[in-house]
Amino acid sequence: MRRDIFQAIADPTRRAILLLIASQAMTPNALAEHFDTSRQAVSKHLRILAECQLVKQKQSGREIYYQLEVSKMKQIDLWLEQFRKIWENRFNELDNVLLTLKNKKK
Amino acid sequence: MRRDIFQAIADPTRRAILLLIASQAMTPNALAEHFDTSRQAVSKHLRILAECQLVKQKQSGREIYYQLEVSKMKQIDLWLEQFRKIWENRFNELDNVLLTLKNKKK
DNA sequence: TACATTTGCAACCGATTGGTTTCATAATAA
DNA sequence: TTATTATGAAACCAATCGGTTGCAAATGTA
Repeated sequence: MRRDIFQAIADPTRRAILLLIASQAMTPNALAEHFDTSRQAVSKHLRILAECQLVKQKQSGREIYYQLEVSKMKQIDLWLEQFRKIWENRFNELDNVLLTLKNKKK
Repeated sequence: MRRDIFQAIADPTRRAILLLIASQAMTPNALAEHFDTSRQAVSKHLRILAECQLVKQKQSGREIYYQLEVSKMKQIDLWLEQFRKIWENRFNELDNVLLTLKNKKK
């Protein structure tokens, strides 16, 4: 299976599921009502999301509530952070160039 | 084809490419040296990244330099922003509950 | 107990994915 | 000119994806 968060959020249905359960936990049945696909298809998506720990399950009788795992979502943010750092450095280098030019003027 | 950024960053090779060209533009040949796959495979990845405008090309003679399109990367950040807002609201609601409890004490 | 509900799993299927090899084109070098 | 280099496109292939249907297990209700 070998799934990771980036593969998990690649599918639009899974992104929609994450958004739905972000504000409150939901059951697979309740989630399936929001999509054109079958309940089983939604169940499969939930399995993938659970595999990479983007969601956690809470059993309540025969119902299972799926909830967003916020900490895992932040892992995507962490990946983006790499790029932010590079952009900042790029701007810093630009600053240095500008400073050098400024000093040469004197 | 119908590709979007989330599908684009789902592949680990493509994420590595983005990271490599984040600091400086690179040619397909130079990029391919960093991977175990063929140059053509890297070329295919670049095509996908270009299709969803995550990279832009700069021709220089017979070489083509691929460069990261920063603005497009921020679109991923924008998607994450939705979740940040929901989390903030959740905390605000918790604040309200705590405030209500506090006021009831008086 | 008998029945309905909620859920996950397995088997299957067509479409897509990421890789390969081969070929064509354009720019540079000899 | 001729050869070399850099690149993209096309054809093909095994593996994976996202969907379906059917079934089994567990819980709740009559």
